[in-house]
Amino acid sequence: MPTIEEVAKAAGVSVATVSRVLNNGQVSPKTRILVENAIRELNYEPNMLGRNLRRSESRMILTMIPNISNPFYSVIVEGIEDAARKNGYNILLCNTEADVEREKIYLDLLKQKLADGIITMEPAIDIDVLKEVGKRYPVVQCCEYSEKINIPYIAIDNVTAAYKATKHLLTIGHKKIALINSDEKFMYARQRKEGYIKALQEFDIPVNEDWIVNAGLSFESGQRMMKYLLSLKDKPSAVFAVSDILAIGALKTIKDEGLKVPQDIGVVGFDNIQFANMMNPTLTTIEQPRYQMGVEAAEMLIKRIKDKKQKVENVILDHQLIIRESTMEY
Amino acid sequence: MPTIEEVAKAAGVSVATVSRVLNNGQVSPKTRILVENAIRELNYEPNMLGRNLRRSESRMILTMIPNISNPFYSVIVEGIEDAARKNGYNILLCNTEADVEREKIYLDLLKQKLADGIITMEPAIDIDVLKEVGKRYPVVQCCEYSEKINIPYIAIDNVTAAYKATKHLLTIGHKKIALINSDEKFMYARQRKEGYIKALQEFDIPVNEDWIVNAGLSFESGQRMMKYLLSLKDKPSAVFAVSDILAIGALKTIKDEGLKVPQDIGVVGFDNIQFANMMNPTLTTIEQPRYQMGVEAAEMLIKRIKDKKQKVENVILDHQLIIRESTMEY
DNA sequence: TTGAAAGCGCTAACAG
DNA sequence: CTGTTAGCGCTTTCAA
Repeated sequence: MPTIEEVAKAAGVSVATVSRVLNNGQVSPKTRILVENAIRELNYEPNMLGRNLRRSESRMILTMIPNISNPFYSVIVEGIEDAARKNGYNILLCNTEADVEREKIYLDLLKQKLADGIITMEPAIDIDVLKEVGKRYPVVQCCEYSEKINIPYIAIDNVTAAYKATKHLLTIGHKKIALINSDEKFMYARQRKEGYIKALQEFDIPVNEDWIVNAGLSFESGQRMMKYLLSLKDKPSAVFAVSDILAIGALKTIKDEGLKVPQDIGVVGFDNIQFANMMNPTLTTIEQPRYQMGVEAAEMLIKRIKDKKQKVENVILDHQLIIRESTMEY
Repeated sequence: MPTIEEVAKAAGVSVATVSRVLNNGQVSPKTRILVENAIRELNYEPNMLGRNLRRSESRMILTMIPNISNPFYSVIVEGIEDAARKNGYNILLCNTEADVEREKIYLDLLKQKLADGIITMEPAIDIDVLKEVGKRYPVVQCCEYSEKINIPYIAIDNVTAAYKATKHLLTIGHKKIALINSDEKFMYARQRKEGYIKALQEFDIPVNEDWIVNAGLSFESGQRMMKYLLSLKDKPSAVFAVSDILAIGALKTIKDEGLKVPQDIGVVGFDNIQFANMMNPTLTTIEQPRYQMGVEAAEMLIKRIKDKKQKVENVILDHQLIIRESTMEY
């Protein structure tokens, strides 16, 4: 691999001039052509290791994904990657498995200068630690966020989204609606519960605590919670699950117990993952603009990397209720 | 951020000694403690930009994933990441979307020294180009591969796997078995077709070309192909699809047309993605040891990075037929 | 418009 | 066992 010096020699100029050509600096047209020819002939590509050290940047964005196998996140990552790449950044993939220790190791990459900033999706780490990291390095929260730590976020209005989902069930006649929520340590879980309650209240339906359950994030959790709900004496006639995966678990249990969706039980999910539309019946859900969220997160982070003193401005993107077979009027 | 020099000063030693401590070189216990204390007090972390330039390595593995939203790949990537991280490498995520231009940009990262090697999953690029890349840089093929280019690969025995899947259908009594294959430009597609034919021949069943269709890789392709198969005068009684996503598409069409699985039509997929077990009915499929494939690919690549003259040795991992509801005896 | 030269932070050869 | 020093490839003053 040729270095900048060899290019300079071949073109009969100094390395400074080659560098200027590389970075669109002030160079006379004639010299520029000379240098460009040399670059082409030697098939030269700048060594980023040298550039990065000199500039003291890595042009890497650390993307902390709780679980890369969760199809909810993959589309966000696509958006992040496309936006990053467009701005000359690469993505460092960090699958956290919601493990605090792993996250800590990843955060060290910032100190080691291997990443210029981070996008978090669902930090497992202590919120105060994250706050400290946010003071020293560019950080953006994507989807799940905390408002108290002065780190900008991209999200949707979870309260309204959950409100719409629940209201949809109410509108088609359901009065007994269960909520399969995830852990309420998550902001989004608290917000979605709030929206759910808001809708019930609007329809003068009392909240039945038996019908509000907290699950993990897995398919199996969804199954388990649904099994519990169906074991109740007073069974719900519909379920709103805060993720499609949970809803798909619920769907499976309902069918396994010989009941029919939507005739016996209506089901609404959340996220609109690809599989929501592959199920039988297809799943009514809330569409989150995941690709766009990724794009905005990356762009916001890059802005912050370039100008550390950027003011924190959060972004709330639109969501959408998508009605499918699992809540066809009954 | 303190540099190695500041640590040296604080510890009262030279930078070389600090470097030795950092890299487990020869240092007297006393000095080592001195240095370690200084490191701790200053909260020092080595700047990898400096180290990487000096060593002329990036400790990054470029992972070219055709489609990050395809759950088949995500588990492989988990394996790659874990194994890489264990060896001090990070993963550069590159979503190719099966786009040749994107792949080319990613390959440039090697020249730019931003990655030390590549793992390809399903290269869209011209095989000769890949061969050239393989001559100059460490490359490992994972899953889909070409044998002619002298680049090592990790894969399963696709012929035998497809043979087993088909034989299973034959064993439970099916005689009219369709094959929903993907594009035969892929080695694995040709191999799986071979296994399918081999099983039929073993049971003295003639191959019916009408029942062999080539689809894309999407759910929609699966639906479309199944629709075609059901439109035939002489319909198959079972389908072997070369991916779970295709099989899930087929499942959906079959149900939409009012038929039942497995009673009317048996379905076998391939890959054992998480969702195969969430469907209704659950999907019989071939399990590929995806995590392990990722681990082996990463380890093999790292070996090649460390010793460029490593001899090419391919790895074939075990697969397994997993029988579920979609082929319960009928 | 161009070149000379310093230096980013680190490692490793060499000398002691 | 430890220190001195060159230099990885690049960018960026500064001076011409």
